[in-house]
Amino acid sequence: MRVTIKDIAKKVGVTPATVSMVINNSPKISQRTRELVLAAIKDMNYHPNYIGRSLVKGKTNNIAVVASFFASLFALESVRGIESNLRNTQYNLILYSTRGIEENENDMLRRIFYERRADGLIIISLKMQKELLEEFKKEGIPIVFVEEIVEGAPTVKFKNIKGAYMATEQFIKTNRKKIGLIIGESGQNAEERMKGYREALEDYGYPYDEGLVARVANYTFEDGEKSLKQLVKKNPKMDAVFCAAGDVTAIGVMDEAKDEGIKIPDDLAVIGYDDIYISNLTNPGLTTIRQPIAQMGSQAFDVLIGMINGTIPYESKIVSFEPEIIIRESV
Amino acid sequence: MRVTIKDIAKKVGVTPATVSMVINNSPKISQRTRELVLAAIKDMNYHPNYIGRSLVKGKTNNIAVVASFFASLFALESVRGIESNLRNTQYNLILYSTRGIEENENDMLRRIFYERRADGLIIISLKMQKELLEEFKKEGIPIVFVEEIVEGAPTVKFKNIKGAYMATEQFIKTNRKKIGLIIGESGQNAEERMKGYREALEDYGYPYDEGLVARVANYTFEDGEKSLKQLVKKNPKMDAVFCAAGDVTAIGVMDEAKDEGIKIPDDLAVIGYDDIYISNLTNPGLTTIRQPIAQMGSQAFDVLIGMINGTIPYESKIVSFEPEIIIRESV
DNA sequence: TTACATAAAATTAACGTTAAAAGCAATAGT
DNA sequence: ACTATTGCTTTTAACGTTAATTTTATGTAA
Repeated sequence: MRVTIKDIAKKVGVTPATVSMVINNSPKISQRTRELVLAAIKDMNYHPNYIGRSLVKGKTNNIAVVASFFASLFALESVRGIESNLRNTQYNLILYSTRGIEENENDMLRRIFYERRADGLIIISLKMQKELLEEFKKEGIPIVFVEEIVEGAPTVKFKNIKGAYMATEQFIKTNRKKIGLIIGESGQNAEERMKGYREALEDYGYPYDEGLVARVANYTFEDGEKSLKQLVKKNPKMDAVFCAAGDVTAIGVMDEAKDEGIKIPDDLAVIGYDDIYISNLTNPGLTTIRQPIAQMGSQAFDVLIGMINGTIPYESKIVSFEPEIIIRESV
Repeated sequence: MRVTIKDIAKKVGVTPATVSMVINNSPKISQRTRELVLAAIKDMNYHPNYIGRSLVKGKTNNIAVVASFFASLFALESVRGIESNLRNTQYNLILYSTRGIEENENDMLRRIFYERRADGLIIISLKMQKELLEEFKKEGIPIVFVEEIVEGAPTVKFKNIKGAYMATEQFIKTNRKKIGLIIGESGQNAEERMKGYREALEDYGYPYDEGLVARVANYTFEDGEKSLKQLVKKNPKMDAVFCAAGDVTAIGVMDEAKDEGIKIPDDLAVIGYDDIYISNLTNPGLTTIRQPIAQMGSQAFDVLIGMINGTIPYESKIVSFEPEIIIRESV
């Protein structure tokens, strides 16, 4: 029914192998034959079938992107970055969402690789069992991790320590004395940001005070409101809050402050994390730490392609991206 | 190197076909053989290779999702909806972004279908040349359009007329007299929302006034600011604005109003469109028309699967989704 | 003229799987 | 005892492509 290489061969009066060689630009085809074949291809609207090709080549030209949740802005923005690099390649992007169901995660990854034969994996903000990674490495499938460091494979991520340091330093340099922190209750990122916060305090001779730290679970607007309430109660003199849990939470903080009659930035300076679209539109504008996520996604893709082509080894180091502080009216 | 059906066959002492039949749950395999084969499959960590399978079955189990721009919230949210239905199927999602380069669009679609052999296409907010659609229909590839009606194939979309009607009616019922409209300058959606706006005016005996309509090109915050300025200048007595161009633009409107000393909702009532995350967080909260996008995406997927399975024909009608009005403080 | 090199195309086999047809025991029916 | 039937497995061919090998035709050198 559909036009195959055989139909072209028959029409031109050559063998399928000859047509294949034309398609693949083999130099040992005569000019005459090449032209005839190309004409027939155009004429019959022939397109090479990647399934057949994949089978014999052992390569699908598919890249799998795996994340826990595609509602997460981070994952989506990463995908956008990866996608932007795709254009000039023959690769396709296949999306997999684990949807937070960790028990399925390993099965899913195995299926992606063994059944669908993706040429490479980009894994966003997910951990991987050491055992499975070893299995994959033995099979030789390239993997790049994004945001989550997994020993034994390249990771592309942001310098969280630095980002948190920058935010904290900004407060210190503008003479804030009691700097609160709102931060996720677990995870690599939270730990790193905590480290940056503490390093900055230490470098400038500020004491670290457990009572100035609020831990949040969900990174929501409500988490922000609740945390501010809690922090203010414990620390009436607090004059700055670094919301390392993200801008959404920071917006919750600002809203709560407004309700309580706390003036921003006069009484309280606020810095968020992420620079989401809306942070530029709040009133006052939210100062925040921006991470060029899409750029990082595109870098992750480059690393993966390097691994597929054999120019980048598994044991390559982590690629770190610099965050940037965006100063607006909230400080 | 990798475990194939042949390796399993050899180990168990049967032929590859027998193993295949076990994998495919053929009833004509003896219990004994089935058990032996399944044991070997587990033992050797065998996974069926979809490439080989696809070739003989003429089916890839891949669904292609095509959109112009994955930065668009609408497209992303749709993908999320589609994704949510994927879990219980054997289908994979392949993402294609035309990135607004229309000239490549047709080539891209052809490649998706002819080269990568996707089993079905979901096309989000894009038009398709009649000619190409005919070609695809002749080849029998199922296509579902999302948001953009294309004659000859099923479309899943929202009732824009109704959404705009609801917003306009809300103003009328709360006694607003001069209702402005900010709307995109072209496209099916804009036309439909305009229609809903006019229908509501007409039904309640309000005159339609060209001077109360502002057209925007980019749906941005700035477009909102600019439009409000322009509308207020022309219509000092305007007491409501329906921002059919979306919530982002509506937030621009509210911000501009604040700058001009126009009180919301006392002096001016505002209704947006989309109910983006932040609309709940503005001050005052933005009343808006919500569209259950993810739900619609999942419906699009269902329709596509129906077409693939032959239970839904090309000539099926449009599936329309009801919008919902979310009342907050801006009215 | 014979042998040899070269260029171009054809043959062959393979990638991993499955559908259809054929084969072969063991059992049942007459 | 012979044919049918049933139950299970094997054989064969095919999906669309490509890599490696072989063939054929043509040209060149001695």
